[in-house]
Amino acid sequence: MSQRSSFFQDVYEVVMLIPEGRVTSYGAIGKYLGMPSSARMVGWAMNASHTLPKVPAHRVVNRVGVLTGKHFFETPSRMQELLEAENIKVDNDQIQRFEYFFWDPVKELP
DNA sequence: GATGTGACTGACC
DNA sequence: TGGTCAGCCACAT
Repeated sequence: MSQRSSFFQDVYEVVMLIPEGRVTSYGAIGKYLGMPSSARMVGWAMNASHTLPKVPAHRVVNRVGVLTGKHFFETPSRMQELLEAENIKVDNDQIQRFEYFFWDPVKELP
């Protein structure tokens, strides 16, 4: 919303709006920002999200529900722990019942 | 100013 | 049925 920031800021805001116990995908965020084909950029934005500790990057996974970015956390297991702490089942670095936990900003946000 | 890279996605072989 | 290829845009060097 702020001009001073790039779409990175928008990504952060969307991620921070993810309800507890829910997850979303890079493509969903990109789609919400008007770049459904630039899911890569969303992931790239998450890489910079480390500057904002308030961004629950652990709630962002790829479209299959795999914790692709877990390796970017302090510890690879940290991402799974955070998800399990929110009652989200994770097995073999993949979210179980991903559809059930999936949170689409395009649908949930106005 | 150009080139390379990336936490993805969808389509093709 | 599964693996591989190319496209996508913004940021860093």
